[in-house]
Amino acid sequence: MTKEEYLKCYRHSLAHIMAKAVIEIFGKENVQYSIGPQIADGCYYDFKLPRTVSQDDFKPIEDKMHEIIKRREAWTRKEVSKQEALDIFRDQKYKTELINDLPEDEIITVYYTGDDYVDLCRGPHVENSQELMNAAFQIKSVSGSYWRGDEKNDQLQRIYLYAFPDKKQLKDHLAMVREAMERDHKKLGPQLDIFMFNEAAPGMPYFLPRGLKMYNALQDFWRKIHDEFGYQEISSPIINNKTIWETSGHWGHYKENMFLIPIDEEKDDYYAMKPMNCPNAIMVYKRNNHSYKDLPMRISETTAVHRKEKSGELNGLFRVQLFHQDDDHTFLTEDQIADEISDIMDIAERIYGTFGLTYKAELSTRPEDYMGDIKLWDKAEASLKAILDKKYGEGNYEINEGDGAFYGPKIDLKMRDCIGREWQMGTIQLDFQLPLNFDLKYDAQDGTKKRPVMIHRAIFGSMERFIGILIENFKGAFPFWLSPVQVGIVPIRAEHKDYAKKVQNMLREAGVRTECDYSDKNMKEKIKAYKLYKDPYIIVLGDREASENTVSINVRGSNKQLQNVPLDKFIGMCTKMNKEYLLDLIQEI
RNA sequence: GCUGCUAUGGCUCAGUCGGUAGAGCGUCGCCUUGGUAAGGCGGAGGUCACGGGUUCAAAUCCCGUUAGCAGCUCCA
Repeated sequence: MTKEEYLKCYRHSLAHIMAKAVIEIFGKENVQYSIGPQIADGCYYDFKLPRTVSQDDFKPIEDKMHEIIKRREAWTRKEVSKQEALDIFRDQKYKTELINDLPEDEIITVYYTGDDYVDLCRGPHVENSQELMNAAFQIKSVSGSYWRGDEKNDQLQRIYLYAFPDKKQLKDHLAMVREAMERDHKKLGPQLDIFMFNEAAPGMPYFLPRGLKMYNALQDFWRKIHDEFGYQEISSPIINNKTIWETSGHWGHYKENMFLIPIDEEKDDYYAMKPMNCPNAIMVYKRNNHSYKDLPMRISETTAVHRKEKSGELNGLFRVQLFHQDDDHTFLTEDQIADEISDIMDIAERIYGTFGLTYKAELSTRPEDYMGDIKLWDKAEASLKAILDKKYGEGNYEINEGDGAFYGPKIDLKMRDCIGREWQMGTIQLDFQLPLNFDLKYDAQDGTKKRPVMIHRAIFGSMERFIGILIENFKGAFPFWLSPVQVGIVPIRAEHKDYAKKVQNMLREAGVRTECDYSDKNMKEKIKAYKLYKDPYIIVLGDREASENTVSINVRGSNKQLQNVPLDKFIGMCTKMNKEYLLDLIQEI
């Protein structure tokens, strides 16, 4: 057994111990236990219980688990027939349901922990509870979950357990969790005056002056790269009439998620806030005829989209009702798919690389309810595979069979941040369906009319979500080029205002974002305020600097001060970081 | 939408057994004229999220609504 397999086995076994503890505490007749898998940082178990479990229950459950482990009970694996299994679990609703779903002739395995607890399970498990003596665990939380993940089914109580092979690893993990909490963009964002929310528009972020500076810097960077790759940006209406949504299929399949605007309800006349940009990109494509020579035609836009979400689904900038995708719809011929996607991967690599984020690609293939010609699907999937094979080597990327959109296969780009968390950001989707719905055409070389293919793609995913991730990844201490305010200027005394004004103007001319505190507060207070904002550089200007035309720089993240730096040299440092999108602050002259 | 939890000055949080509110930070004023993360003194600022109910009396107890948080489900 590898180390990883052993860890899984540990955690899975602890899930059984937890179930046994819960049963002993609540009484066997009062507990319906369903499933208890191991997960990334431990395990959980779902129960139907006579009352709600609260934090006060955590300690007794943990104590009971320790007590059970100390009994050093043997674990025995038994193979039983389906009928025997049904008999063993005759009082257990969820187990019975699971067993009934198995084929008639299936050999079913059950595991006994001692002789009073049995669970339906494939295993493997420890052979004796004493193997778990050193395991470190702690109940993480309890929350609702649905039986078999379906919201129409019973709601169960899921008890999460952190579980690690020893105390040190548990402690390290808890420290990591604390670290992640400190990085929470929902806390840091408002603290740094980046964004806010208000009940007046739930799930719709207000970007504050500082936040919008960063937003614009991000968008400028994105535009520069996309311009290089031949993208053309448009801006289209954010509300459209019902007709276009009927043609696109959204009225039928996505209405629940759209904010509707009734114009004349009696005449069934509606507009809707757009949840996606595709139909409007198509309107632009259809404005005139296209030759094969025009393709690929890349129509991008980052205007606002609105999606109505169920109330509990909102989550800071990660899940909002108003957002801006860095969207593009590319119209192209089938022959162009491979090259185009390869280009998109290059763009993604450049963009993610600029933030120091690594990423991996995952391929999602034809789902059961696919639409269109299966040959086209095969071809599309083959070309996506070929691209990924070439880029990462065969077998070096994940394939999610049947996970594609109904209109085409897709590649998802997942990033990993600096504390190891994974985020799904970019997506590249091939679409054969919308060109059909909207009857798109181009003039082929042989003079016939042919149907183009569409690629939907986004690199950031949404500007809002990406900014949320950046806040957490950098803990609010952004690279210079991305910082809302790049230089905080602190004149020491009132008579230094003129020099400060001059410095601020020169920096502004050079495209550097500054703020200057001209009030007659103590300089220490001014420095403190800018440090709390995590401005990359704070420059202090007094007699010495004014007379010598220099600045003294306080560099973020260090106590180092760069004294008496010639002003033009400082401006040079700033423009270099802006121009080259440097990840790290220049710390030396 | 579901389960559980939460809502008190701009921010972070006290507020016991029901008896109509406190602190620190910030802000404002005055003093301090500063050399790299909190100088001193004083003032202002709250229908305790909103709407009902119980009670002689509600920030406090109950119900509802709204918003948020941890998950589930769904998703960029």
